[in-house]
Amino acid sequence: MQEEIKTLLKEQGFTPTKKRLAILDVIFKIQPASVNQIINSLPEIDRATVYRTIDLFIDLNIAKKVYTGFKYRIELGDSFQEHHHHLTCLRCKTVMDVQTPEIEFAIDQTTKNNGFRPMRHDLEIIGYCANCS
Amino acid sequence: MQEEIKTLLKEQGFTPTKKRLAILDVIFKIQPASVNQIINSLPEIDRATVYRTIDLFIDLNIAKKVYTGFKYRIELGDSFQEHHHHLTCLRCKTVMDVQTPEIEFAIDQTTKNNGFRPMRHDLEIIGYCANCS
DNA sequence: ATCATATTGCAAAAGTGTCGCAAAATGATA
DNA sequence: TATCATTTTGCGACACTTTTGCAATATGAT
Repeated sequence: MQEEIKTLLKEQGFTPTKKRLAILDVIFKIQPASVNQIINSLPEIDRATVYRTIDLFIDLNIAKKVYTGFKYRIELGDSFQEHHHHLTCLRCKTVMDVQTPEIEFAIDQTTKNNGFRPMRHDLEIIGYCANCS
Repeated sequence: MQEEIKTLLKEQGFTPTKKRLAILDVIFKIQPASVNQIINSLPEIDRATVYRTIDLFIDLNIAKKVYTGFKYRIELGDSFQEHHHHLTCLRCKTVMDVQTPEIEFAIDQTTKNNGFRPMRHDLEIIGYCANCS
């Protein structure tokens, strides 16, 4: 997978530098990672570089921003992981991934009814997880 | 409707001041409004006041934050308008409201399957509207 | 090894949101 | 209406987040 992304970077004319791959590694590991989590995990990399790399990854659809609770985070793009949504617990702050074919289907219906061509979507569900209810 | 909110503020022990009502008016008109749109629409009101008022409105469920595209915006809470989601056009930036019973139903199903108790949710669909496709 | 280009760090600046405190506005009471 | 306690607001400072220009460094091609 990391290899695949390396290739994609090269194909698009960007160098898969050590720092870019290190940032990618953190995104793989933390999922979804806040910008600060990435910055703090990699003290040897300047914040400007982290921001620029995130922007690059988003442009290339390697990563995307999602809103869990009320801060955005970074996770892998849909080509590099199963598409899913988030259940965020207000109490323990855990973010659980869920796959929801019914929701995908419902979105298809709705957009078709409006002549809208969907490129992506983001669903965040906020509440209390089984343990914290 | 504005009257209803005035009453609600009083009941909760807050004064429905002119400035608070002016901010409410802007939220009514712009829907969903970015913080900067609100601040710029009301140059006579200090930024700190705008932020504090938005926080107050959110605490009282008069307003809520939603993410259209990649910045959050403020709109009326679910008690004061039909619950809906947004179709945001990447080209013309128009934000269209849609009501989607199927999606509400699908969310219910999904959360039940996970023992999750949903308090609110936010779905943003990004793509191209009928005119821009 | 050399060179043109891409990437990075650094420092400054812009943007966004929060806070303490003093001044002003409000509503209750007399 | 005048007084008073309380709430609301503006101001300024500050903290945090993100962007930018530029010089230094690293990279890949030759």
